[in-house]
Amino acid sequence: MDPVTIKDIARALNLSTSTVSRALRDSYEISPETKRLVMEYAERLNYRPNPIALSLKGSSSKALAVIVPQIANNFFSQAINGIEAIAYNRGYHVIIFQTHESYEREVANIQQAVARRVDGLLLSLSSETSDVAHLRALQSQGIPLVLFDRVAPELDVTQVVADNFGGAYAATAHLLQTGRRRIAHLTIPPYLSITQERLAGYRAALEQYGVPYDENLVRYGTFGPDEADELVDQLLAQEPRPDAFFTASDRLALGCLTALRRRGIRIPEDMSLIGFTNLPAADMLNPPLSTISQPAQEIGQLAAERLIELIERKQKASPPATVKLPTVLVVRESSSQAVKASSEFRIPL
Amino acid sequence: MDPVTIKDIARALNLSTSTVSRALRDSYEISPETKRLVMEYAERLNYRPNPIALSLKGSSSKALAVIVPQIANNFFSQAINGIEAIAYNRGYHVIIFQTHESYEREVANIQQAVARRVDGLLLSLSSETSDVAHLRALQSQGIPLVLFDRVAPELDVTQVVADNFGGAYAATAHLLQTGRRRIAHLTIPPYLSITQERLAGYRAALEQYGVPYDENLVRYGTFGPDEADELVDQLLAQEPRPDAFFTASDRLALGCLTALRRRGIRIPEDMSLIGFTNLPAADMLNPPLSTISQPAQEIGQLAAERLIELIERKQKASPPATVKLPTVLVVRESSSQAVKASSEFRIPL
DNA sequence: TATTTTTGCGCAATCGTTGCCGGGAACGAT
DNA sequence: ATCGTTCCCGGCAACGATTGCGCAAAAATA
Repeated sequence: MDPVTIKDIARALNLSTSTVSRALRDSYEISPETKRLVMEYAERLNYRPNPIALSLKGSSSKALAVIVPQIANNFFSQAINGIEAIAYNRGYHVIIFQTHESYEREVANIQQAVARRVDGLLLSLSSETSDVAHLRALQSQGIPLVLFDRVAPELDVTQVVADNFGGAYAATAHLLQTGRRRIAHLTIPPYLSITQERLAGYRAALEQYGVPYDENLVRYGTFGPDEADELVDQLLAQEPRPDAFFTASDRLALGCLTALRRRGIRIPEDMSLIGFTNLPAADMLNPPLSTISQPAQEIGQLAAERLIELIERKQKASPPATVKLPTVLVVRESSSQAVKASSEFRIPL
Repeated sequence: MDPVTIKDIARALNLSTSTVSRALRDSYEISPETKRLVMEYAERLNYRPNPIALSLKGSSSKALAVIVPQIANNFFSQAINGIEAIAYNRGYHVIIFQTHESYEREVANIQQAVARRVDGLLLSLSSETSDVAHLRALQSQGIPLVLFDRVAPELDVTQVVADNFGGAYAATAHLLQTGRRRIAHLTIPPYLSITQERLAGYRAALEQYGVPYDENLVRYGTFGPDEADELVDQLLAQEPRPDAFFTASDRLALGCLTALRRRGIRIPEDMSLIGFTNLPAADMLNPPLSTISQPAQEIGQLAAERLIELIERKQKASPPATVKLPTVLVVRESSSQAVKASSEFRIPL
């Protein structure tokens, strides 16, 4: 049975489509009697307005676009989870796009989203993206946009991020406090806002503790698999050898752990290790992995809330601002001096 | 800049919209000269046909719905990754819905997907779903549907699954071969096809090895957090105590590992453990976790390919069939008798 | 009773695109 | 000169729903 349209109802009740439309929207210029008739009939036939026709008409599509580099990534899937939760009970649907870290696909995805008349976009930049002209274009078209996680501070747009600086500072300070001095930083592509903030936090902590910054201890990875191995080799070749690793992603933390163990380097005795990761398995790893954990789901929720506010209050919404959510330093064995049983300290920043 | 429409072009070139439409579609009844004019102008203005208008017109929406219980789940996010890859280079977009394991939301999501005129659906059943009338309704409406992972064998629909029976059989047989006899099975909700198949594989292996099936050793969990603890307690209370655990999901495997270690039970000395999981961190756990691994991404790809074939070849596509992809037994320390260094055996089934 | 107001509803345009039909011009054939 | 073709193109309708305008009948007022 094809979906029921307003015409079917009109025909059946011997009314015009306009009357039916107005009756369903409870317009004052339709008699109570007619309204009752229409509504009951619509109910019986399980009438649902065709969202496509509504979108065409130009009102709203009740759809949000979410554009992320990768779905199969703990951080993003948790963030999407948060987004979907908010969107759903506000009556919006979520169309998901992946950029696969490609600038071109980011642009193409945005075009598609606009063509599909989404009411707004939630975007986390690809690691290739350095030029944000395509985002300015969105702004000038008046299309609601919220950036999250990987943002573009130079844009006057609502942005929702974790406290990357604070997290990196805390991680580095923690390593310094436990006596490490040669701290390597294995990080992600340099264009990204989160990369820069984490690097800044790392440097700030070094400076605070009077340890000189050595750019040879910083290595940029991509998001490809199995690249950690080579980077770890490069870092281990440094003189003097690093006594700690601070990595900036799930994948790198895991790759690093594997690489270090494969080389017979004991953690934490020979090398401290701390990640910036949301791995749910972090405390079951060998050794349990210290991390900076991010409120991924909350970031998604907040971003979605802001976006919907932007959409529904159009002009009178709160002005663009950057919301920064706290990160949490979770100390486990991989960065302990003394090997503890299975205790764990959570230190809010 | 509002998006360019066919009308804009028609006005500018002093043509009718129909002519422009036909020129763009390279119709034979338009003169080469006019075509050139229109196409060049369209190119300059970066004209893109409005997909919403096209959907309304009734042809196709070039959108697929993917309905899964949870996005923030390794298996599903990998599967979605596979789906998106195929969809993208066939020109389709993916709209994602989560059921959160709720039958009601599954039904609602399907309705929404249909209302949005998706060209087809990819569905993995919620754990609450026992009645599949809503899927039969889809069939009778002639809407292309492919089930994956959590399927409904009683339906005459294309289905793509992993070899759950084989995987469970291999896991159980492996435990039996390493001398275990009291094998507990910690599994997921009973309605699911995958639950039943895994249980069947488990029983078949027991039978093969002459070990009697004890239903007290089987416990059903949900997908909630932290439930493993209680289930583990129940199982440990059995007499005689189990000497191995076979779990049916990522979350349960991790929860089980945590619970067992918290109780000071040594793995694998006191207890063997093997999961049915796609955790990328499995071999970095303490101890490295034996698992049955599933080709999640490939399942997604195949399902998407089948669906698109169904959509585009409508009648003349290959008839509904169930595609079963092999699972792989990955033996690591958590199920070894002798503690090995860090070697790993991959045993294809 | 005549006039104004209110009530209730239909017509038609609109969104962007395509399918169907029809029509004018140019051409060759008779 | 007339007719039939072919070639190009425009007009209209339709997809499903909303909405401004207008119109008729009923109700209220003079």
